[in-house]
Amino acid sequence: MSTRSEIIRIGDELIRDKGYNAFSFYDIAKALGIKNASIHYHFPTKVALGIAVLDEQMAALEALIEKGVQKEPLDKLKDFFSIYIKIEAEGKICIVGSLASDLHTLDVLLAAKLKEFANRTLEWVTDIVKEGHEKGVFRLSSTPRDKALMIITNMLASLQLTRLTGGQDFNTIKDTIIKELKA
Amino acid sequence: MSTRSEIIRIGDELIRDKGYNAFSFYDIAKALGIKNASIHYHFPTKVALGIAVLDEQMAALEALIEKGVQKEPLDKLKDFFSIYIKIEAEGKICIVGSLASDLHTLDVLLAAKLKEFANRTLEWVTDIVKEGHEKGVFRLSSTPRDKALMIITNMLASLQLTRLTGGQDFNTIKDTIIKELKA
DNA sequence: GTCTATATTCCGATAGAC
DNA sequence: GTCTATCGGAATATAGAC
Repeated sequence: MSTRSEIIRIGDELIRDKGYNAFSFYDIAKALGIKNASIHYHFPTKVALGIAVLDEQMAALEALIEKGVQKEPLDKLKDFFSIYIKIEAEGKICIVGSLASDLHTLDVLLAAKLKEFANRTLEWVTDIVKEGHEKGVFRLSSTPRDKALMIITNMLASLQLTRLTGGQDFNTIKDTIIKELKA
Repeated sequence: MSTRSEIIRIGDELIRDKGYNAFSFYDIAKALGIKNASIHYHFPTKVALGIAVLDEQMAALEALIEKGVQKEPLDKLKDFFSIYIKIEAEGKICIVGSLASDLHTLDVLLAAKLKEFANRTLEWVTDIVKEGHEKGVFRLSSTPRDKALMIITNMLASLQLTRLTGGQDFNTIKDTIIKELKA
């Protein structure tokens, strides 16, 4: 693993653990056993690092979408859930939720990347829901886009809320979404 | 309006606009036309201000609950929605969602208040859903607690997501929740 | 690529005059 | 209650040696 990709990985974790405005280059330097200034060799500014983190997430998203393109709608949806299952196991939150909370403090380039990422996610889940509806396996009481938004918001905010309410509600919510969706 | 309550009001707005770690006492001082140090007369620390903001929100929540205690479940739910309708009109986000993103950077006292507030909200909505189910007006495919969590997460994260996806999806989501709930 | 050293800015907080 | 002045700390970022 190159130092550059390690910095991206730790930066990503810090954003989803403490938030973009609360982590510092020192946090990363400490974790890697190098000095503060060395981070600036790989990323001139904090904004540049933030953009690299989102580029990495976007690439991972596209890879996940591509890998499941032949799957059935329900299995595609489970691929989507797998993102949040992993985050939940880490005790962290979704990067979209984290950065959305800081939106009005973000550099315009970073904010643009974030919007791109959120819209790509919404597009993907909307397509899954639409395909499931057309194949007769999903039951809808709204447009595919609205249903997709409801599923995404359930996942995104569950990670934030269950850190506060302490229960193991995350898994039952996931199951209830599927139960309500099945035709 | 006393200076103290003005500080709380602006602090609340700043948390839901920029996030707890991104706003400063100077932001408040500037908005009120006073100096930085004057804020410290009313609130010795930033944590003390944060706690006062949550205390105010908690009092408002209890007042809203109390005011609707005689209402029908659907109208109680609409009272809950009214919180988010107001926030959406301001272009801001839910304070629980904002602070939850910063949870691991918050003072323990502030974090405790936040958990208290989130649990009280969950308790309220759970009771609404349960009452609606018992009266036969709400249809459930999960426990009242799970359904309440799904409704809350829909609202909370809608405010974060629609800042990114730009649509007017917030209102249709609200309507879809009610449509799916009606027996 | 990583280091030391440093410039600069900003923030939370305190002291003391009015 | 608000002011001026200031302290101490932390963060982003740069310069230049190795």
